Amino acid sequence: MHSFETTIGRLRSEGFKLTPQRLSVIRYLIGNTSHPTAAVIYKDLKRKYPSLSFSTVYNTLNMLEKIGEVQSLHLFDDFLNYDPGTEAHHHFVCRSCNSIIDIFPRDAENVSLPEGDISGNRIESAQVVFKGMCRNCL
Amino acid sequence: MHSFETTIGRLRSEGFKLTPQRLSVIRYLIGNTSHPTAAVIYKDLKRKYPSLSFSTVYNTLNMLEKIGEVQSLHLFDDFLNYDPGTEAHHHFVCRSCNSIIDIFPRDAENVSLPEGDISGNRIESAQVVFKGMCRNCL
DNA sequence: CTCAAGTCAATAACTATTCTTAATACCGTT
DNA sequence: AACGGTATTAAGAATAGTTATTGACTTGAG
Ligand SMILES: [Mn+2]
Ligand SMILES: [Mn+2]
Ligand SMILES: [Zn+2]
Ligand SMILES: [Zn+2]
Repeated sequence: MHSFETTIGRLRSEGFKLTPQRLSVIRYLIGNTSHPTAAVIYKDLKRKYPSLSFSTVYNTLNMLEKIGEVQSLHLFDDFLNYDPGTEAHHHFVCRSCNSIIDIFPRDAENVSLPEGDISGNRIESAQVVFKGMCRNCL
Repeated sequence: MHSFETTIGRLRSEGFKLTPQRLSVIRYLIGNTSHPTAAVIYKDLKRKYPSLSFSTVYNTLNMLEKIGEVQSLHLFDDFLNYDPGTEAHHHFVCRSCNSIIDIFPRDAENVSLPEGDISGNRIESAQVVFKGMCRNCL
């Protein structure tokens, strides 16, 4: 996710209206590294915006995903986690505390992935999911 | 997934009964590289076992996953794909035809992942999901 | 054979997400 | 500042894949 100004600029240029609900979700996500679910976002924002509805949270997240400002992650069985991280990175999932930890290329020099083709298939993106025990749970 | 004999031997030793339904699911999966969904497995087996129920397919798949004979993959939004592949491998997902292609280490010499720890977190498994256009769709 | 343990099929329940609808409010225009 | 067209909202219903429940049936050890 880009800066607040850049993001709302993109919304404006794409023809989306700047509603307080959307701005609150954007503010919530910028700089957030916790990979929150829609339910968590809703619960947290509900305190400040008591009239906020679940649908609006989902609508906003889907809109942000469509314009590439967030990505949804299928790391668990029953729900999605939302990630405002724009630069390509990987994830470590702790099987004990279920926390999701960003693994950026600079911290993962041992990770090397092919680019271009693999077995004749054209690669457009690649994501690594590590699973194990996080440093806190060890 | 191991051989038919090995797999049913494991079921027996774990105390599970060998029912025709379970055996049919096992036979269906052995050697199957198509990553079928529960719905597809049900539809295909229903022809031979008209009384088969959806729950039995799910129950059997969950049992096989619990004893490590299959793994479920969360590659799409709305359903799981089941993979009888036991050895560690990766997947390529085509965004055009949605096919899931196995990427085995021997075919992916450019894929190199760390083992042991990463940023202090202990790695127990790692999976790569490539997305793009498969060789058929290109 | 007996009977407890396990399994079956049918279907109800569950839950994260999406859809529907009437009311609201953003924002370009006046 | 007020207007008005229309995108957006809130609330709740609907959806769909998966899981849980139920009561009848099957298995197999003793
Ligand atoms: Mn992330
Ligand atoms: Mn596979
Ligand atoms: Zn942990
Ligand atoms: Zn394809």
